[in-house]
Amino acid sequence: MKLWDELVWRGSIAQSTDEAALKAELDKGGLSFYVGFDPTAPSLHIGNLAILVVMKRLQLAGHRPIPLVGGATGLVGDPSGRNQERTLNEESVVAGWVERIRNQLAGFLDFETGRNRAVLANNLDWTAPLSALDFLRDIGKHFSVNQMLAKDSVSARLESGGISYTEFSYQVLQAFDYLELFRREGCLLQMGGSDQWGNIVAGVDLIRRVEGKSAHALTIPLIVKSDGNKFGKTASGSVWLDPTMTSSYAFFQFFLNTDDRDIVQLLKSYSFKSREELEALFLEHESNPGARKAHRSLALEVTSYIHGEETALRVEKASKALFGQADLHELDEKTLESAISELPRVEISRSESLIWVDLMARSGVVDSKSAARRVVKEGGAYLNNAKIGDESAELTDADFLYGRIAVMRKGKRDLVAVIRSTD
RNA sequence: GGUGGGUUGCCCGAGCGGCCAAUGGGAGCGGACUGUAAAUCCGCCGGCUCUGCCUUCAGUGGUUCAAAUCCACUACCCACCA
Repeated sequence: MKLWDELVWRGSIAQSTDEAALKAELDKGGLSFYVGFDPTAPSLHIGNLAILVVMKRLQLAGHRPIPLVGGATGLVGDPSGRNQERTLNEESVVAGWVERIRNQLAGFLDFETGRNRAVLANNLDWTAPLSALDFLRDIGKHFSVNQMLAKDSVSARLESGGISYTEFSYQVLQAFDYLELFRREGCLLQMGGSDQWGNIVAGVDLIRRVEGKSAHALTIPLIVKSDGNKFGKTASGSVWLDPTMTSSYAFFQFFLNTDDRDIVQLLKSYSFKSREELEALFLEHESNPGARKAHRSLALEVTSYIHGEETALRVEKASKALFGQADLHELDEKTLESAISELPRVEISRSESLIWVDLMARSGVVDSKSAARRVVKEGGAYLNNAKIGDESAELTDADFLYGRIAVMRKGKRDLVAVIRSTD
């Protein structure tokens, strides 16, 4: 299947400039394209994943990705999709985030092999040396304030309390990035989430004005869950790609717990399996949703390409062991050890309190001891998969498997490992 | 600049001197059903050394035996008029 048709089938296209021309470019191969990521946190999150995957698909089809980390734009703040001014982050902090995000990108795209190996860019490289005067004369001159005001991102903000000159300038900076990459790298396509359409088109316009050439824009749809919420947010916040911020186990579980109604779309968006394979999987899911085969497949694949195959397999095993019917006492030490390795854990010494409620509160899985007590009262408290009914229940020596590990559970799926030091 | 209205628990939103940790809805959590899904139903939903105690109704100070509720000032928001 041709790349464009595949993207259409996967639901990965929201808007684009001249479709026929872009299609032709994509069929030809060797197209340089860029996607910007602003460092607003130390890690990318699941919300960035959809576009990352599309980048990868293009690379696999022979195109050349230029992931750009917004060292400059990250200092200014994108008003798109926000009804409030952002608080500016410290330069040194942003610089640190840029580094971390660079590394994440480097792990996902191929920067090593072939003529279409990815190239990292940082817009600070061309923005920092530019003086304010040069910027105003060379770049600013090409922008009409009337058009800038008409952009959704700006007009929405004018309605809701205003916008600073800083954020108002964002679209100019981003357009300038596209122009620079067009000049430096021959970049002819910028992609992004659908909320980036205005910013991207600003760049296309700038290139046309300054260089007299036409460049392309392509956006992908924002993924929205069936329950109407934005995909990628949980009650406890964003799901990060960095395993130190969202554990591999939590990451895997996030995908495993996908709403049935969303599973088809998520597999289309995030899986690299072929259309044939996916359609077979959809059929299986339809005939036997309880088996959750599609969910497992999605969780395993995504965890695998973000955290590594080895980790993904380990986490999958852990998930199976901990949720299986198997008696925890029957797990051998090594299996148990690896199963709990990704769980939130509480480490205690021999002398510390062993009251279930105390330990649960310490784990952070519940907000307070009162909340932990409530869980016990409501019958959702377990120790090594056995329900406990007494609010003052304490762990005993016998509860520590292999003398040091106990598994507490709250409700159906929140597990906590208690590790007791052996001395 | 003038006048009027508002600021309540994670969010929305009642309460307008004691019966208020504060009605109701949403979110969230637990249980039942099932499949570590959804829908539905039931329960919970400030904290703690938990038959009691402590801290909350923008902030500060005051009136009162008693305040989220009254008064004063401060901050922020909104509406109408200029």
